[in-house]
Amino acid sequence: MATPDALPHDRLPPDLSARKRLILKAIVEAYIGSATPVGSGQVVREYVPDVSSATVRNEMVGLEEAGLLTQPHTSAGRVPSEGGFRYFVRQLMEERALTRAEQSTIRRQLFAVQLAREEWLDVATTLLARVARAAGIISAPVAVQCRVKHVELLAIQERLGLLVLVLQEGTVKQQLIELPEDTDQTDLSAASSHLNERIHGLSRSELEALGEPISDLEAFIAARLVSLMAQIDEHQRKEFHHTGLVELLELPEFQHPAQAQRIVRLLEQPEELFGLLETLPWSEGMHVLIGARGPRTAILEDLGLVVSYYGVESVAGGFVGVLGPMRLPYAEIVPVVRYVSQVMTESLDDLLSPGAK
Amino acid sequence: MATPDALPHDRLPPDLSARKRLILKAIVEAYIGSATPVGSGQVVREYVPDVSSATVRNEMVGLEEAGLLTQPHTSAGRVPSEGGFRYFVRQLMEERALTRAEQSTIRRQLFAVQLAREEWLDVATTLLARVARAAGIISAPVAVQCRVKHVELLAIQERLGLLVLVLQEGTVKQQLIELPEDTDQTDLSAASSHLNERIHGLSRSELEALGEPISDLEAFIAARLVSLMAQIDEHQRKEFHHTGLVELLELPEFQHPAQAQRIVRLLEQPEELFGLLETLPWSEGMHVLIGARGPRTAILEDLGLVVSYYGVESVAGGFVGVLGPMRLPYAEIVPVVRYVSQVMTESLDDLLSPGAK
DNA sequence: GTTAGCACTCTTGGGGACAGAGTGCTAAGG
DNA sequence: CCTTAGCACTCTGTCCCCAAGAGTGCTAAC
Repeated sequence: MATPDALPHDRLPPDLSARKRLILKAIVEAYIGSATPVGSGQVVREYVPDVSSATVRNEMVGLEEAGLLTQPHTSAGRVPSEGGFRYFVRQLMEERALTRAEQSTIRRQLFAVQLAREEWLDVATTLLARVARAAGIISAPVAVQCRVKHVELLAIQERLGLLVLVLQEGTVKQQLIELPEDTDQTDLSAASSHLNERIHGLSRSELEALGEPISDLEAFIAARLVSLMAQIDEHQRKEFHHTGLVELLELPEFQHPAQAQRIVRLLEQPEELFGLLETLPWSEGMHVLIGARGPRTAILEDLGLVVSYYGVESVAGGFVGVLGPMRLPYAEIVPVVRYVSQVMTESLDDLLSPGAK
Repeated sequence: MATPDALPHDRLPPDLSARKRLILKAIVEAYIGSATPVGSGQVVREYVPDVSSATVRNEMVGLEEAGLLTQPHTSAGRVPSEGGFRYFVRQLMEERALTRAEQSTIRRQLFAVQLAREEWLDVATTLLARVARAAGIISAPVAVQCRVKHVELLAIQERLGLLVLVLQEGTVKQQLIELPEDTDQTDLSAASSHLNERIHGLSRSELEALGEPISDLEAFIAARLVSLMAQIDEHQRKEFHHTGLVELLELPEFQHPAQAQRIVRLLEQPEELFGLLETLPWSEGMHVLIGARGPRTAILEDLGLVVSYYGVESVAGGFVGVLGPMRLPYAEIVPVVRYVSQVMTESLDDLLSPGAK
């Protein structure tokens, strides 16, 4: 279900006559295609041939009063306002259903079993960027509570070891650690195999509370594990991928350097975006955010964002979607984001499910 | 040693009088600072107060004839040409030596032992971007011949396993694999521990040529390992990080959208850059490439690139450096790139050295 | 060889004219 | 009462001109 905005007390969408709706839809679609103000003439020519341009103009006055259209200046065509886009997404847009072929392409790409996690994320953003002529964005699946699956210890040099930690969501992380003196591979193997028996499935806090570790070495390793898990937490929470920046910068709305800088900053330094995404209610699944609306969405001024949560709430998940100019082809994008997030959820589910062993 | 360009038969730098050199140096430095054409008045005021502007103008005519300066139009100041920058880097620039404090900061950051490889790379680019007011770039350390250090196998679900491969350079890579029927963790553990004994230190081709594997499962796993190593090869060869794009886009030379797009494409789709870097003779260490010069460097038109190889040639290494407008602060950058690459080499060396097991 | 002086060139920014696009209004028509 | 043809109006974008400013190249004097 697409909820156009997350803020409470959305002004109720004004009631519009069928013809006003038709004209608004035409203007939004034309503008999405061209990024150019749409005049009454164009609407008649391309969308509503059975009325005159004067009639369209009269209707447009009404739409402008309702706050759905704007005029850049007295004598340019109309441009949909933020409100106009929101109305379009909520009431007018006809989502283009994915064909079987498209579904199976997406499914095949995301289920390719040999993908490393990072590539999996990039496949998703690339898919999205392609349909959206905008940037595909994704955050890494963050486990709410990450749990140990397996630990491995390797001696690399005297006093230098490599700690490899596999988490249940499939994340693997390695870290070099300094070892106590006189530790060799045999000690490490013994310690890790003994530890593995006891820590399988534990979360970080459970690991911290772990009772009687047998040897000093094991205690030492457990401590390093805790810190590594904290680090993974920290790192994953920040992991973010995007694709399609180059294509984005070719769009007319980003020809002005200030706008280009703004979107590049948003993608390359995504902390602000994260701040916004974290406030969205996950339960609703899809979100379509259009333009700035209140201080939190200020960063989205003139931009459009279609995102969905993927994964299993309160277990592990992240966000996937599209960021671009306000005039995104929402009717194309919304179904794709929805489907991609759904397939990613399935895929993640498979990995996390207690299934067999 | 900074070799300004890799192409053979560099035109010999013209012999210049001491005063011409002084004036050229002044113009290049002023231009690096301001991105604005430098007039004779400014040179006198800020750099060579003991001659008149007319004298400077006379000298500038000579420098222009030598191909070291350009005039954007009859009545603007002079701008260094590509050749002027190259001459500056090779003959005039005084490298700013790093202070002890700077050295130890760099060293500390790059030697922080708990860094994952990816973070290690990002630390380097961030360091460089900061001094260079340009983009820090780096390619992942690619092992010429990557060798197995350790293999781990985990049962995730029925028929689904996780293969974790640790390479000698410290790379860790995981892959989901489909398992033959009726394989459980016990089988996997047995197979991996047996395999580990036999494949430690082997390269991909040696692994392929591996003789008599005992069980079918082991043969199957070995095959997956070979394909995973091929994939790592492929992936690492393409891994590329950069930092500082936002700051780059604020510079005056990238205010024109076409220029901005060009540099973004270069950084976000670095295949072309890789193509260029691969042709550089590694043995020379540092390279300073300025502007387009022949078809291969066409992508560098109006740009400056300072790169160094890091790592151990014919074992494992990559490139690290700075990409930005032609007017880079070379005197600052060159020593930093050199030092960073040196420290990274040391760090990689530590990891690869047979040291003490 | 150096420099003061000066005419010259070229860019930049402001102001006015003009064509083009699209509107808003009015009045006529269904 | 809704629709539409007609038309005046407004605003943008472009071109051109002009003046100011910056920096040069040249010449002649030191």
